[in-house]
Amino acid sequence: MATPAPHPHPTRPDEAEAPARVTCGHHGCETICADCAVRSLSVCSALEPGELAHFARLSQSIHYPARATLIAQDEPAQHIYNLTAGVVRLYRLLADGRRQIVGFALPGDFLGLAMAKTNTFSADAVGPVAACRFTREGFGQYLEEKPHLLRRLHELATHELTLAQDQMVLLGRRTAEEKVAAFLIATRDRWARINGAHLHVPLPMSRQDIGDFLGLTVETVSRMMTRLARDKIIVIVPDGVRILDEARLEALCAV
Amino acid sequence: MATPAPHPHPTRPDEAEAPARVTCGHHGCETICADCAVRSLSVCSALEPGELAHFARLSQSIHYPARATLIAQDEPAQHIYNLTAGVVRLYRLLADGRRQIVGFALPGDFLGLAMAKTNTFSADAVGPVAACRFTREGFGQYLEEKPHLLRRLHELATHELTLAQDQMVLLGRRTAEEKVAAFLIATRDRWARINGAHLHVPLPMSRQDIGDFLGLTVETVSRMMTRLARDKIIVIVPDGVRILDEARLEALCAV
DNA sequence: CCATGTCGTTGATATGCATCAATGTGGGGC
DNA sequence: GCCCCACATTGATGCATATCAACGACATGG
Repeated sequence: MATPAPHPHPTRPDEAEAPARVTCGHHGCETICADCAVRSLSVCSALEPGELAHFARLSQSIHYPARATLIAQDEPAQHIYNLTAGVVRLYRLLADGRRQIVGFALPGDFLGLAMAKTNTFSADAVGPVAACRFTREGFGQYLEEKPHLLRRLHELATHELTLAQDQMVLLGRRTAEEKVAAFLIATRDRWARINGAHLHVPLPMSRQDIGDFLGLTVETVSRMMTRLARDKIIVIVPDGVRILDEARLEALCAV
Repeated sequence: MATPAPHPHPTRPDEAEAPARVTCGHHGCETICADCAVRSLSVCSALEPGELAHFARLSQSIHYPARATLIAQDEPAQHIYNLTAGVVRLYRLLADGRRQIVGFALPGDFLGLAMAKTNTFSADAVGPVAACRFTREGFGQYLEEKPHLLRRLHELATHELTLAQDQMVLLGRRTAEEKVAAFLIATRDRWARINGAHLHVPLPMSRQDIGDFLGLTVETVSRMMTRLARDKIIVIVPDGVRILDEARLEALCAV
């Protein structure tokens, strides 16, 4: 291996971080939570309506353009995020530029579960993204007084841990075709929680991103996708795939 | 791939679970925590001496022989464990027998962080093992009244999550040699927290286990070990390795 | 004491995926 | 409307690791 770096380390976050558009400041936006589409899926579901107002006042609703950096590995963790729209890729880089994407965050997902002082991964926007942003201290202080919020956070963390174990099985013990099939099924299921069940699976991330998530090269991802399409299991459509034969796709996952 | 099953699914846990030797029941063993070698490393470090007595009364000190099953995947989670001696392998099996070890638990490690009703992995003893065992309800009830214990649990869970991400990078983006080198360094560091720093790295698990952890075959693990030994970076000793050249071994990890 | 089984190592060969290279394709800017 | 560039696809080839096979070391039990 020792690939010629396809993923150069990004510039320092203060430069790389695109100008974020803040649509709503610390005050006067509490009501926005009331019609938040992902509230029931996110941390916020642990809070009473009364608490939610106070909680919302701790956050900023903020928008990022595609490719913006939300979190930079090894930098001090200043903010934590509750994603409300768009997709974020979480990844680690090796010194020589090899990249492993450790997860894709979808609307409702929480970034910064660890509440650690230093980020253990980088995160940037796949497309335009909206989020509720908290300062780490602000959130941390609120957390002190709300054990049920901590419980919810722990619930999310252990769920992440289970997903991480799934991913270890995938990376260590599955073939390329199984990896791609499992990725499509898992992605379908994650979107289903947000948008309801559909045969159309949105894939806003690039083939390179998918490869770096599955431990494959772009070419192999592409080949496996075309193979699935040739076998009439999926159709490749703009920005995603449509599943034609759920049963066969699930069978390929080799659970 | 589609390997002929090297890891047949184990028999039902009630059969497979070896007769556990309970050295101390629910009462009269509180003082044992006082001289527990791993207390400072484990969950228990979150508890005051006064609390510890009550906490200890919830647990049994229990011993398992090699190969005993502590946790069976997809079965109801009855117990959680605080490992005090020995090594436990945590793993998932695919239907065709492929196995991925998702972690090795060392003394001081906690099994059952998720507090979930159903186990998401299996766990069995690599060699003889000792643990403090709690019922899930008992521990869960105690947890209700002790937010700082929950905080500690969350801390451990997010630490596990970071380790899981490390492992994803390893499985997805490292070569066989880098995998083995990184495994040896990581294992050395984990033992160092328990026993202090040594150049001798105990490896009680088999080559097969190491392979199933690193996403490699036994043969490849063996070959990489001999290569490291040939290059005078390590010496293979009974039940482990001795590191001769820490600098070169660390360099091979390709952080 | 030897028979037996498990584990680790080593060698020969096969293969799945990476690598290298070329071509197609769609979107954004001017 | 057209150029440009990033992205996706496809094909040819190579290599890292899996697979298949054999053997030695060691422990266990009759």
